[in-house]
This record gives sequence, structure tokens and C-alpha cells, in this order.
Amino acid sequence: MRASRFLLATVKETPADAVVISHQLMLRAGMIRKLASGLYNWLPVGLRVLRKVERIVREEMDASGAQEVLMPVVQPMELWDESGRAPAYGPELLRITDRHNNPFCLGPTHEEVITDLVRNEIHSYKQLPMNFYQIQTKFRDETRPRFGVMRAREFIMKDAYSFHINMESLQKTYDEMYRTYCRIFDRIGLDYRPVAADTGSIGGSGSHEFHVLADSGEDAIAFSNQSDYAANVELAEAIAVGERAGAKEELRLVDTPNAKTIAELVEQFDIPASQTVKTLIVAASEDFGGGFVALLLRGDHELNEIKAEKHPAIAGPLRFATEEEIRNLIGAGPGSLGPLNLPIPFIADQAVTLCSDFASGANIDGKHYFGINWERDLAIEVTADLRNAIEGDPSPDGKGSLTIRRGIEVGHIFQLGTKYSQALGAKVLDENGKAVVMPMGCYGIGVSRVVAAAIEQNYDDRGIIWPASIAPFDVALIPLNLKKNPREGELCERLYAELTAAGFDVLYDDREKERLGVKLADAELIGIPHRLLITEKGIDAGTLEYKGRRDADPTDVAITELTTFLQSR
RNA sequence: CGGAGUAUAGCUCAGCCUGGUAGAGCACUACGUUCGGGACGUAGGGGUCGCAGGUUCAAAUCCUGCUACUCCGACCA
Repeated sequence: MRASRFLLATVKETPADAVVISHQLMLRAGMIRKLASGLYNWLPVGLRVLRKVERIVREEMDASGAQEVLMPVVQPMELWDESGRAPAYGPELLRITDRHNNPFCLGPTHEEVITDLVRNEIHSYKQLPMNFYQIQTKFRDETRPRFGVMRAREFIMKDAYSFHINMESLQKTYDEMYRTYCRIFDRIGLDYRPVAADTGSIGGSGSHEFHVLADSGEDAIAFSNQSDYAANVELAEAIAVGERAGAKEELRLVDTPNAKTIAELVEQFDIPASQTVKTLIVAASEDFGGGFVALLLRGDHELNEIKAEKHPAIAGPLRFATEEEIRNLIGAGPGSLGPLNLPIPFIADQAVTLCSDFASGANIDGKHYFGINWERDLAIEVTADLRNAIEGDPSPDGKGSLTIRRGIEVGHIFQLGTKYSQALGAKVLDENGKAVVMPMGCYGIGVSRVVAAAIEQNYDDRGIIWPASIAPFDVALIPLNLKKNPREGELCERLYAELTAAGFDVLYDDREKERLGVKLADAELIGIPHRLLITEKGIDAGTLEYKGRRDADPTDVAITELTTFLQSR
């Protein structure tokens, strides 16, 4: 590609509304431009990267035996009524009507469509298993799009759906997809981890997420320091260890007029946060008789809302009581709640049951109890794992302790089971001629998100540093001064042809109006892995100047050796 | 959806408090000089000041409403 005929839309200034580095650099490098909130144009530089990611995904999916299909973005609501998923998806599902006033939606995912296709096309167990995938545009009307293409409303996803005669077959394909995902992210060159995950709204049993490790990630992941254990913090079991210490203090009621939060209590009364207990009031489930239930957590722990929602006594979706409801129920405000003399039932996080001599609200405004002890002062009712695992917790597999790191979710694989095939009646005949509902798996990769995630992991103060496999160009070919030194142009033309013939994607910066500094800065900003600088001096010496994107200093390479030199890199 | 903020040239922003001819830097066009790390000079082009009302002799500026966008929280590839 000649730079003079290519939209190299680089900008010097960091755009004002970009917060994360990948968003800033994608805008600065001229990869994307915003059209509206969560909607982006992909410019030539960006699209080149996107296509390279797609190619790797496609090659590995094909190699795994999956078959590529392409389904429409627009889907009839009829199918969503049939699966019963429309209400659960809510306003994130963008609904539209056609000119005949028939309801459609923009597909946020394609379980319904593929299941409909398969129920019409596959009738025998002999055809199974089959795995179909597509790389296609998805639309989710996110409440808060952010971070550029990292969380856009319209995005590119690779989604795959497998169909099976039984669970063993599903497990086999699931394992194959797990390995395929590892190969894909290895080839792209990302530092990633597969982690055990919650199955979320799609439903089903087994599930792993693939996370690219980056401080800007929106997910927290717990790793064991002594085993392979890795799980999303949403899912990671929080283990309480140790014995409860004996009571040393007397129970006493203390005036705490200015302590409405754990932080204030800790500061004003010099109590460690781990010896305080906070009390959250949430709606109870219908099965539990409705009303409200209190959740007890150690002051230094955080409620895990997913775990809470799964508890049979707690209503899902989780709903916190309003301040007014709390007052009516307890007669005190949210800053003064505690388990002692609490008129509603409570569920104590496991760690809370190990506390002794702890402080908590007295259910009287402006007062706390200090020196509370279980058994002596009140009985433990129900206990559960309600909190997020934190750094230093024992690993749930019993080996080592947990460290917490941030991750960007770029892939997710699920064993769906028969959730959709059952709802849509996707069955085949087995060897006994009996109709069997097909268990399904589904496997997603956020292709456009991978592009952003790769940047989050690979950049410096000059710009992007692409992994070689997905760089928009392999080589930047830069003459020092085309106008003054025509010999540089002649050599560039020759090398451009030679390298292109050897299979390299070359950006030949033949712009006459730009000075050297601009060209070097552009090549670095858009992250081209290899840079060649052609000078008159070098031509006389039979060399050119090479610099890898991560190199500190350039090295001279013989012009005649260039292709072999680059091939060895 | 709750809270906060922003909206002036393609981009980054000043001007608004205290109403009176719409500005800078970058980018763009032309010419000249320069050119091994985002050059310099001269001359240009480019704005219904987000939209709609109101107050006023006069509104980018004050008031009201709306819209869009961004950020912080609950959801997901």
C-alpha cells in the first residue's frame, strides 16, 4: 500500500472523550471514528486489523471441524417468543417493525435462529455432532456503551453453536472449542487466561471465559498461586478459614452519632474493618414468603450479587430495600443496622460467623453494639457464601491462595444443554428411531473487542505495538527524502515490489509533503512491527536501517539480505 | 435506569461570570524557505456558537424547555 493513496487518518491530539488507552490510540491511529454512541466506523487501518483477527479465528474454527454459515442481523420476534427469552433480554434487545407492522429485532446473539435452522435441516443422529459458526455484526442496546469498541452497541462477534446426540458428545466438542480458543489467542499473541465462569442470562451448565489480562479490564479474576485454578470473581467460592476466637469483650451499646458507614466507624473508634459487620436489606424470594431478608457481611468484604441472587431465600433479580422500606421495617436508618434485635431473618456470610467481639449497628439511629459475640449474644441462623473472594483468600481447590487480577472478556464458551433445543423442538431420531432433543453448546469471541484488548496489552508512549499476527501492515518502508534524493524512491519501488511478492504487507510511505519525523511518528503510532529507513548514504553503502517496533536502536541490514532478514524475524 | 458534567471551525479549546462586529493552536489550500524525529514565514478557505422558545435596543454570553454526548454506579463478547 502506498501511503499517498491510503487514508492514514492519524491525529496528534488525544481525543477528549476517550478514557482508556485502546480507545485513545484507535482514534489517534485512524482506526475508528464514532458515528453515534456505541457505533463506530472502521477506517482502513482498523479494518485491516479486524480482518486479520477474523482470519485467524476462521482458520482455527475451520480446522476444528466447524462449518461457517451467515445468519441475518434482523430476526423475527416470533422466534424469541418461542424461546421465551424476549422478556429476560429486556430493552437491550432492539425491537423494530417492518412495513407490514411485523415485529423484528436486531440480533444480539443467534441461538434462536441457528436452532430454527437446525431443526429444519438435521433429522438424524448420524449427522451429529455438527458445529456452525459465523463472524457477523451483533447489536445490543447497552445501557452504557463505553471505552470505544470495547463495549460498543454494534460489534463484530464470532458465534458458534454445536448440536449433539448426547452430553458426552457435547463435552467432547466443548473441550475441542476450549483448545481451539487457546490456539486462537495464542496465535494472536495475547496474554490471556481461561477461567471458570458464571453462565449468565444465556443459561446452561459448564462455562469458561477467556480473559485478556489488563488493568483496564471490567472483570475481576481470581487465580491460585499454586494451581491452575482460575475463576471469575463472580463465581469464585469465598472460603472462610480459621476458628472463631473466644469472646473477650462485654457486649455494650455505644453512641455513634457520626458513624453511618463502616469507614467512619473504623476511623472514629479504631476498630479493624474485619471486626465490623455490615447489614444489607434485600427483597426475599416468593418461595421464602416474600418480604425482606438481611445479609450480613464483614465490613471489609463486598457483596457478590450473583451469589446472592442464586440463594433460594433471596429474590432475583436482586433488589435492595429503599431507605423508606428499611425505616418502616426496622425503625432505624441504613447507617445503623445490625443482626442484634433485628425483626427480620438474616443470612450471614461464612466469614461473618468467624467474627468475635465485633461491632455492628444496633437498629437504633446513632447507636452501634460493640463486643458482639455469636452464641453468647445471638444465634447464627442461615449461613452462605455471599461475598466476593479477595486477594489472599484460600483457593477453593485447596491449593494455595488467591490473587486477583483484572481481565477483558474476549471469549466465552458454554454448555447450553437443551435450553433452546427443547423450547424450539429441535430433535433428531436416535438409533432406536426415538426423537431426542439435541443438547447444544455455544461459543463466542468478541472479534472487535479482541482488537481493543490487544492494544490494552501492547502499547507505549509512541502508540500501538501490534502483535505481528494482527498488525495492519508488517513493514513500514520509509524513504528519508523523496524529493531531494530520487535514488531513494527507486530503491523503495524495488523493495516494495520484492517484499510484497514475498508476502509482506508493506506500507510504502511515498508521501512527498510529509517530513521524516511525521512518517516515523505515524509508523510508530499505528504500530507497524518492522520499520525500514532508506537513505542515500545507506544506498552507497549497500545497507538500509532496520528498527523493530520494540527495539531501542536501529540496526543496519544489507539491502540484498532484506527479505531473508525479515523472514527470520 | 439513578447521579454528575459537557455542547463554540474537521480536532483540542478560549470567550460566557460583568450582554455590544466570533477567537487561538493544530489540520486544510497557495507560494516561498527548510527538511535524519510531529518545521517556519506570508496569504487564504472554513462557524445558523447543539435545538427551540423567552428576556433585551442588542444574546455564544442571562432565563426556560428539549436533544445529543461523556463520566461514575447496576448488565455483557
